[in-house]
This record gives sequence, C-alpha cells and structure tokens, in this order.
Amino acid sequence: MSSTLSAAVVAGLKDKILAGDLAPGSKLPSESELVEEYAVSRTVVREAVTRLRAEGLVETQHGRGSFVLTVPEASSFSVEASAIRTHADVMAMLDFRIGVESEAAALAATHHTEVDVAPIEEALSGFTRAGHEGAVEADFAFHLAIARATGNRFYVDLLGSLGPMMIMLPRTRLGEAYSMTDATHVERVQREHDNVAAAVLAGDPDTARAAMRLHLGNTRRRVT
Amino acid sequence: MSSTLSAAVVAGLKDKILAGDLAPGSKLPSESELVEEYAVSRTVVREAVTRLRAEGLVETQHGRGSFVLTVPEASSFSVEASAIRTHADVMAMLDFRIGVESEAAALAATHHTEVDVAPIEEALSGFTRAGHEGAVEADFAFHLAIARATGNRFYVDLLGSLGPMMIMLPRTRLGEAYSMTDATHVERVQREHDNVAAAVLAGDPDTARAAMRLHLGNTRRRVT
DNA sequence: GTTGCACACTCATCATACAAGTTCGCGCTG
DNA sequence: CAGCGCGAACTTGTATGATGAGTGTGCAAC
Repeated sequence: MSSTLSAAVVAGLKDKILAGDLAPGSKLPSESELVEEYAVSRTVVREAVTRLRAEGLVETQHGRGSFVLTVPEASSFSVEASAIRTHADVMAMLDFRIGVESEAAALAATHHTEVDVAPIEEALSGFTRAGHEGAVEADFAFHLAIARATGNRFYVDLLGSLGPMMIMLPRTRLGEAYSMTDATHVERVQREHDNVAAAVLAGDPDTARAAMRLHLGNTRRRVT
Repeated sequence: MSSTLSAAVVAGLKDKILAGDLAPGSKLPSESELVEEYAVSRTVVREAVTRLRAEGLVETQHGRGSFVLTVPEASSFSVEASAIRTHADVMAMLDFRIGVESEAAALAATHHTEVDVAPIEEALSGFTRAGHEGAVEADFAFHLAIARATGNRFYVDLLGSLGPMMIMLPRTRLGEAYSMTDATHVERVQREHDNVAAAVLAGDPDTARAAMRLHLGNTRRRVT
C-alpha cells in the first residue's frame, strides 16, 4: 500500500492513462464517480487530480471536468544550447561524444538491419556533395545515421538533442578553427567516415568502435 | 488576480521560495497559518501545497510540516520518466548506459583528483549500509560519483537526468525482477562496484572500462 | 538524571454544504 | 414549426467542522 491514499489514486489513474484506458482528449470520471470507484473522500480525489494536473497529464475546466492531455513524447532528452559557453565546454562535449558514439558504432555494427544501410551510404555521399556551407550538417547527418542503426532510441534521442548545438557552436565559438573550408580537411574527415561506415556495415563492432574513436579523437585534436 | 484562489497561493509561495524568503530546508508556515495569511480556506491551502509538492519544490512530513527543498539546478539534459514504458525500453536504456558509463569509468580513472576519492568510497560503504529500501538509490549514488570523477559535466548531467527514471521504473514496471531483496544479489553488485572503484582509483582506464561494462552487462542479464 | 506520559501541534482524511460554471432539454413565444 | 429563454442537473471550486494519526515538548514521577 501507499503511504497516503491520494498517492494510491494517483497511481491508479496514471496506470489507466499510460495504459491507454483513458485516451488523450477523453474525459476523466467526475470527482463523485472517482469517489465511488476508489472509495475515498472527495478531498483525496481532488488532491490526486491536482497532482496529475501539476504533472501535465490532465487539464481541468471549471464546470466541465478533467481531460487527459496528449503527452508530447518528443524526445527523452533535451539540451539547452546556452549550456555550452567556453572552449573547455566544447572539449568536454567532444570527450562525451567519444564515449557515447564509439559505443554506438559498435552497437550499430551488430544491430543494424537492411533498412539502415541506405541512410548511412546516403549520408556518406551527401558529405562529399555538400559544399562548404552544409558540411557540418552533413557531418552530423552521418553520425545520426549511425545512431539510428543501433536500433536503440536513446542513442538517437541523445544525439538528436545534441545536434543543433554541435551545428551552431563550432562556428560561433571556435571561428575558423573548426570550419570546413580546408579541402584536405574535408577529405580526411570523409576518409574517417568511410572507415567507420565500412566497419559498421561489415558487422565488426571492435573495428567500428575504434574507427569512431579515432575519428572523434582526431576532431578533438583539430579543434584544440 | 488568478483564475483560482489556489493558483494565487501557489504563486505567492513560489515567489517567496525562489526569492529566498523561504530558504531550502526551512519549514513552511503551517496550514492554519497560511489560512490566516492568505485569507482562504484550508482546502485552498492544501491544494496549493499539493501542487508545490508535485513540482518538487517542497516535501511534506506527516505531523511535522512542509519543508522547502533545494531547487534542482538546471541541467543540460532532461528526461521524462513517462518516456519509458516497456520492458524493451528498460533493456535499451541499459545498453545505452553500458556505452556511456563504461567510457565514463575510463575517463574517471585518468581524470579523477583527490576530491573525488572520498565520495566514491562513501558511495561504496553507503551501498552496504543501505537496507532493501535505499539500495537502488545507493546504487545510483555510486554511479553518479564515478561520473563526477570524470570532471566532465556532461556525463554528470546525463546521468543525473537519468537518475530519477532509473530509480522509479524498475520498481513499478519490473516488479520483483529488479528488486534488491536478494542478499546474494546485493553482494554480487557490491563486488562489482568494488572492482570498478578499485580500477578507477588505481588510474587504470582499460580495467575500469571493462569492470563497468561487466557490471552493467550483468545487471542487464539479471533484469532480462 | 532518566523515564513516561499527557498535551499541543502538525498533516491526512472524511462529510457536508454552498458557490460558480457548463450542458441540455423543455416549454414558451413568435 | 423554429427559435429563444430559462431552469434543472451536473460539473468543478471553495468553505467549514470534525476526527484520526504522527511528532515534538515539557512536566512529573521515580
């Protein structure tokens, strides 16, 4: 049992909402109905509904009732671009990506399916096609394609939420250091991407991990 | 004026909390005092306090009163606990943590300083002290201590944002499967933690990485 | 000095009542 | 018959009083 009655009612209603018994947009039972259903006083019912409202699960209209809201299942993670200020932050972010993405590459090597192949190859060719303008976006698209190939939505969500930041910041903060203007630079990045993609598509997790680590490690050195 | 009275009381109390008039740890006025102060009924006061509690601003203890909590500092990442539904999600989350945390352990091995040692050892002993109740929290505290030792705030933020979810979900969704009731289970987890901590504190990144991977891999198997 | 207990204070819950907003149908009017 | 008004019924919002249960305190007995 719960420590409080209202907590029990909250749990019960939450289950029904998350299980789909109470679809988004549908009306919750009225307070008096809930009183009967859970055999508690109206005080408890009102407290429970208040908590659901505070969590953004329902919305109450005076004189009409409470209605289930559509929970925006956008992404599990969200980043604030303003969270990155200093050069050290960018370095730390790259260290962070090394850990996350090298493992993602290894997972992608073992978990990818046929449907993942085309996006990866598309991202590769898109990088060569992209001029100086869209190079960073194309770079990121490749990394995102690898993340998708893991079949693990957390990698996709995390990288997806990192994306806008990675695209915005190198330009504004680092100036020319990270700019993709150098042709030889672009070519080297492309070769590194090729190595990662080859290992992933070959199903070789250790090589894929090493290739991604090498790629991001090189990027880190270039920015430093 | 607000549309409802309770909203006005919520706004008033929130102002005082955020302005520092009600410092973290201090006690809120009792319900009867708030009734006088805002000239509303207990019903309204209770609803207002309920909403503050749902927002994580205060905590209420039966028979003592409500107390202001330390406002959670904004982190770069945020997770919605409702984003995890199915058993497969929990599996994917563990795969995700394997990638992130094994690298964090390696980074911690090379980057940790003297100030990081005490929290790690404290978390270790805290896990043995914790009964069946706080085992999950203590487990998580250890992982967070490792993340801090990396000196990379992104690892700390990410793990910190994952924390509440990891603590909440195994209980509700997985039932007994992940519960820490088994004594031998607890002992094994503790030994794995010891291995991770030893490698980190010894400054051996490869061993630390392997130990953390082993630990989370084992956890994954236990939950499956 | 320590122990034990009564008492005051707190939140949790219940029951009841009334106020205020919404919906719906019924009857009246044209 | 069409349209309008109006009230009955239902909803949430607020008020009030009472009781139960957990916590802390001070005083009295030992």
